[in-house]
Amino acid sequence: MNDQDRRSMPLFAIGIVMKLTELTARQIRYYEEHDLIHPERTGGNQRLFSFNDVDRLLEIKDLLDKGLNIAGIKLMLQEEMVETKEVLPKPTSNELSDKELRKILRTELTDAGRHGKTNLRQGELSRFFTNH
Amino acid sequence: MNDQDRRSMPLFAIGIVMKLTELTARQIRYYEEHDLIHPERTGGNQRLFSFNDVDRLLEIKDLLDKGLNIAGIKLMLQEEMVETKEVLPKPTSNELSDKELRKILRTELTDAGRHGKTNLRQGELSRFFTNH
DNA sequence: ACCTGATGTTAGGTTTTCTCACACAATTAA
DNA sequence: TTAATTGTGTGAGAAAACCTAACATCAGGT
Repeated sequence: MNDQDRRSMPLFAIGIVMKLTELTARQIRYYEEHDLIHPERTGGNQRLFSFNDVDRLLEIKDLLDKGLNIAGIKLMLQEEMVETKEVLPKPTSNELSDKELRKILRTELTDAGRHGKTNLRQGELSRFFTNH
Repeated sequence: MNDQDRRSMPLFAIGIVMKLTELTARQIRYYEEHDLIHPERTGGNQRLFSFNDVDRLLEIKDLLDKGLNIAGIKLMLQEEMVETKEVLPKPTSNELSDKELRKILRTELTDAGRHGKTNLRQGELSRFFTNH
């Protein structure tokens, strides 16, 4: 079992995720509804979150604080997905404009980061539970 | 927040602990009842386990497999506690014989380990969720 | 003033967990 | 052998946590 497997293992009920992220259940479910996260489910349909999920939620929270809306956040996170994906589907014209958008957003945020709190970008929560 | 804090942070409901350890709820509660573990509780009295708790449960399981009973296991784990404690209470005559017992047990187990499966001794589960 | 997007709140139902009690098989003790 | 003890299974009833769905609210933007 490699590191990525561990980080994507479903472990946390929504209650603890609320505490870890300081988000409400409503918010967390809303973000799932809009495809920002995809937690697993128990046999009885209860959400089970992984470290990755919690990390994403912390990113979402941070991006919201920076003024992004769900659509913008989705693009940002989608960017990360693509970066770590194997083969990209051949870009449609729509994807191209998405890429443009993401570029703009990223520039914007990087700029904002220069005189605000630091950009997180990766593994906020995992950094807590990981040695180095 | 240091590593030990992270490892003792209450995170897991009993359901996932069951899966992680392959123990039944009955067993887990029984071990708690006999002071082998001390999981936290939510405001609503539900158990919340830490990485350390899960590690201990895996140790307990292993020691049970090796034929120890609860009393023996308690001594073993108590040994570990003592090793990481600040100031030891001045040993009573009873404590002395405990120490003797632990020594015997440890020898026994170490010996058994030499021609069985390897001795675990530390952080079984954490090893899963920790880089190096 | 009117949308829309994000979140709060409430209701009713289901799942998970809780304690407590009793059963039982396997040891250990008498 | 018979009698306690130990570790675990199982079931009942209650409480906690979670689920979806609906409606409310409130700030921004048009």
